[in-house]
Amino acid sequence: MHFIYGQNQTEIRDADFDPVKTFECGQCFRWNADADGVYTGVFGKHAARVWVESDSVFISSGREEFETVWMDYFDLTRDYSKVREAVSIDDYMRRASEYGRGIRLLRQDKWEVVCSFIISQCNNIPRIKKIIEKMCESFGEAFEFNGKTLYTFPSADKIAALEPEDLVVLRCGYRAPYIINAARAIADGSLNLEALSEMDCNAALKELGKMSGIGVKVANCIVLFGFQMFCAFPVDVWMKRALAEHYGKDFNPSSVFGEYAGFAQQYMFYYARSGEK
DNA sequence: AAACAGGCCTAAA
DNA sequence: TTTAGGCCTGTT
Repeated sequence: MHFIYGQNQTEIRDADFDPVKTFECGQCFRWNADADGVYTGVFGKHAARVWVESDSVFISSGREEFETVWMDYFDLTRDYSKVREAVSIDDYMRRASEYGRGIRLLRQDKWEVVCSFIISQCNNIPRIKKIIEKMCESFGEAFEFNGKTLYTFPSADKIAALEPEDLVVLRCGYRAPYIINAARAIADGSLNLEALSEMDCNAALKELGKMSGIGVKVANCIVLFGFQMFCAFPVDVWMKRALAEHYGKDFNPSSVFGEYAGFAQQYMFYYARSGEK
């Protein structure tokens, strides 16, 4: 992989980065494609467009922002061919990881991940995205990007000052108090995401599990997508089906995949959802 | 119309 | 420790 810097864009050659798979594999909710397949997304106070052109991935960002923000966000320093090799423990995982070639696990904002996956419970992707966008429009900060108005993800402090009734506009139902509760814990310091992300995986999972509205599955998503803890292995209904079919009931991901369990989960999940066997 | 969707909580065995 | 039912809402 190497980078070619322009004034307002960066070209990534030999990227091992497929934007469609990366944005549609279920890890994130705020990247949306326009009619030409160009994705626009927001991370913190930054926004970018991402597209593919003649075998290269392009990001609408000059060198400085690319090197300080997007390089890290897109996990571009990791060698994913080694990851795929490590998780290819058998024929099934070889197919799954090949199918998911180009997926990169994003280094997302921790609070946004907490909030997003609380919302995700017993919910479908279109609705999750709708709720999150409404939340950003209602409580985030507006800014202009490429002729469009975009919104930042609202801070925990901002949400902490609200009451559950204030979230009625989001149509997120019973998840509203979970969101407020998590925001307040972060705002008052009783839940320190930075500190959690420095702990070992099991300790972080345990702490997150104390929060109301965060169970085993959501906690695993948070440490994987928010903290880059790859021992995590979120198991939802799709994963249950895939595991039952290929590995049986008492399956221990960390003993099988070790420090690559989180990547293995993502390949398996994406493959299972595709309907391939 | 009734069930279901990328779970979690609580009550009850 | 495991299991059933309810939960907001939107979609089929």
